[in-house]
Amino acid sequence: METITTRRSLKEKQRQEREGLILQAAEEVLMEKGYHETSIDEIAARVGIAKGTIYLHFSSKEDLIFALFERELQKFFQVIEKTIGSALTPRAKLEAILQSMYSGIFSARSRLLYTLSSSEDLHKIFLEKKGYLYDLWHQLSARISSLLEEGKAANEFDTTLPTAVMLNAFFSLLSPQIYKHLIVEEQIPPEELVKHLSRLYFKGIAAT
Amino acid sequence: METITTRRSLKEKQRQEREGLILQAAEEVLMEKGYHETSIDEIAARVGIAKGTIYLHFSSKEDLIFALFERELQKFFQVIEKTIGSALTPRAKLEAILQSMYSGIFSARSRLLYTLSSSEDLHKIFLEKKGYLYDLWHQLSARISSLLEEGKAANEFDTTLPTAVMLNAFFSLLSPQIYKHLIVEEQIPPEELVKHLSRLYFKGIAAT
Amino acid sequence: METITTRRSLKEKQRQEREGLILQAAEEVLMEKGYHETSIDEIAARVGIAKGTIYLHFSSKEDLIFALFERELQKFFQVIEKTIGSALTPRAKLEAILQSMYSGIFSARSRLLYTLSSSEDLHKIFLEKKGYLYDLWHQLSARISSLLEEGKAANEFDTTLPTAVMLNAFFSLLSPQIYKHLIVEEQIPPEELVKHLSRLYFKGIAAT
Amino acid sequence: METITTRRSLKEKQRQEREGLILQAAEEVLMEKGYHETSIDEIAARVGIAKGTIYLHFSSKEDLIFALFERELQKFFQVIEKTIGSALTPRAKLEAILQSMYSGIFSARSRLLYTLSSSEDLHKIFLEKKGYLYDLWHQLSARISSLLEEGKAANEFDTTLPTAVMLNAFFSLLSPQIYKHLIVEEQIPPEELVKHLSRLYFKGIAAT
DNA sequence: TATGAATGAGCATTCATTCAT
DNA sequence: GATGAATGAATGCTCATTCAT
Repeated sequence: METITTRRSLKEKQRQEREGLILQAAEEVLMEKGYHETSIDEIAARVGIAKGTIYLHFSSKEDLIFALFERELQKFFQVIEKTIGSALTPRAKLEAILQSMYSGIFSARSRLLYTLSSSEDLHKIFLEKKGYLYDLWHQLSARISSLLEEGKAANEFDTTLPTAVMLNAFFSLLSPQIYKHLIVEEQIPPEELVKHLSRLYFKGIAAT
Repeated sequence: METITTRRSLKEKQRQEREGLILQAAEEVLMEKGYHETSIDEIAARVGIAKGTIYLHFSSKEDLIFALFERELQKFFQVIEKTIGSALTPRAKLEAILQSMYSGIFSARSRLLYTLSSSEDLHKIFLEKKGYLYDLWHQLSARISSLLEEGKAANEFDTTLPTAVMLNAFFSLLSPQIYKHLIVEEQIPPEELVKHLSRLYFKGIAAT
Repeated sequence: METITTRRSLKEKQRQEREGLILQAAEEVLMEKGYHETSIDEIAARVGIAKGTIYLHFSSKEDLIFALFERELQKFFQVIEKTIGSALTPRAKLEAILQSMYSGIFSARSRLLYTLSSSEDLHKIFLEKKGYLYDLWHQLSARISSLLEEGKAANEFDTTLPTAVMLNAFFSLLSPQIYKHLIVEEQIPPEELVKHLSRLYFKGIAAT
Repeated sequence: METITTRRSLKEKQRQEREGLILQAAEEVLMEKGYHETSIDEIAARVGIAKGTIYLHFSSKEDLIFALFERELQKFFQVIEKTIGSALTPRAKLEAILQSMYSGIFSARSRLLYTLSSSEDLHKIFLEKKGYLYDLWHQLSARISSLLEEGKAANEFDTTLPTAVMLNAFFSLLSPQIYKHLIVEEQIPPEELVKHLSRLYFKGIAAT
């Protein structure tokens, strides 16, 4: 017998799927063209649905983009959580995080985070309006900071360097705008690049 | 006696001044809002002139923005040239460059370079249409690369690290999107920040 | 029963109707003000729709105007084709064509053709970009030329007059810029005017 | 001795000369580009004077264009007056007028009259605001009409054809939009063209 | 629920005209 | 008088958002 509940959950499932497709398409367009060149029209066309339908899932273009942002942040967060739970040294954990950011399709996705955060206008909105995302970002930063602090405590990392600086330097290494060029034009494999950056960074923050 | 020459140069001077004001305002708006949210109307309003006047100085919005870009790149270039001419070690030269990028109002300006380069669409135009700017950027990169190579030759820097990676890491340290936060919210003085980043970077690329 | 097909064709019909209204309004404004003084805003206002809606039907102002042009040319073409198919002498056919150009509302419309073709800049675009329209015009000219040649062959028309000159003189008789005045101000009925012009022209090109 | 009067008349002469240059340049640009594409800037540039100077001679763009129109109309008028004064038959006079319209640089100039009159917006202004020009045009038409009437009286021309129609047909033969093509593309010499048109027209209006 | 036609605010750009020098 | 920098109204076009079907 088909209950209202199952019918509902079926619908809900379809809804989720469609939302996923929209986010997927949005991500593609966003990475190809940047925020302003991304049009709702094109996203809808790629999904194969009508423009209006997108507004049944997201109340505005901004909202859609932030949902994307959120999704990526959460994936990032999961990676971090999982890594933190492992039995590695702080440095090894950070190295693992760095690696997972550059590996596989995730590399492309981490670029998304930068595409978004580097757009001045989006950044503002991010700070002002979207408390939840801001919190998520802070928690994420806090996790990395904790690892850095642990490393310092274990005398693995340079205690004279402020953790905040170390944290930001860690993120700057992920800046895809800068390294994309190396991978695309100079044909350096991502794994090799991350190895070098890792080496540079950890030597840079190592205790003397 | 007022000669035609002096009158002309006066006019020319006034013209330069006004152009400076336009660039100034454009820079402000651009940094506040990003390329797409920057409107010619707003720039004109901030300068206190009519929209049309801007077009007496720059043939299009794109042109105006690129003039801004060019100005900053050239300042950067001058700093580098001057530093290279000094009698310092490669490392000291690079440190000096890093410092000057972060000091004074220049810090704010270097942010501009990133605002521009991080906008996907501007970046495309930058690559495709503006050969001159592209060349300038390449020359600039070449200067830094040379210093890194010298350092390697002098056994100061890690020869196992590709110069291209070192170069990009150097630029990523200048990424203002990331460090702005530290300076603005966490109140870290730029000089101190650059000291830390310098330390991290040069330890990171040092020969073992 | 309401099928998808009927719903679609209903929509399509509405679309056609609206497109017709836009063309109608565009024609009015164009004839009142000429190409450059015609603004999309005004056309939209006359139809009572928003500016953007016009762009759902025509991709640019130029496009809209050419659609107008095309519509008129095709009507003209149909008149010619129909007339050619009849069992009349070449001269009678040409007279019929002339008459239909001046009769009814068509008179006003043929003026449109001249409004368009007499605008230097539109004319250029017409020649350069719109191959299809150009072809249509050429076919049209070819039809008239054939009739003139037939008339010459039948010794009805003056063989010493180049067909090209006869063709152009034929068109110049349709020039509404010139004859509008006669109809409007001097109150000469179009039918009478065309009778006179016909008489003048065919006597002028008659074989001696 | 240099009197105020001579100085003044010298200035006045220079003024007239300059005005002539402006009109000359305006004519060129107008014929190349049409009314709307003609900019005060370009006219000034061609004359080699400043934009503002044009406004010392003509109070608006419209005014300048009408001065041009007036100049051409007056030249046309002179040709007609001169021809009328000669000892020819009405038909010969009209033929002479037609010929002079097509010959020499005047051919190009008569095109100007059409460029102007065929622009709907200019035409309106012509009718509404510029009484003087309108009068000039009427006088001109009256002269031609008189010749046609004379021809009718002498039983040279078809008396069943209204003079107004004959007049307009006469003007339509001058339509340069239509015949330009024949001269430019089909390489028919103007003199030959006018011979054919003359033949067609006068046979067309001849008494039977 | 899904659609996509309609909307209209927003923006870059042009150019006739003015006016301080 | 002559200049040309400055003006700002006007316009074509885009695209996020809404809403009737």
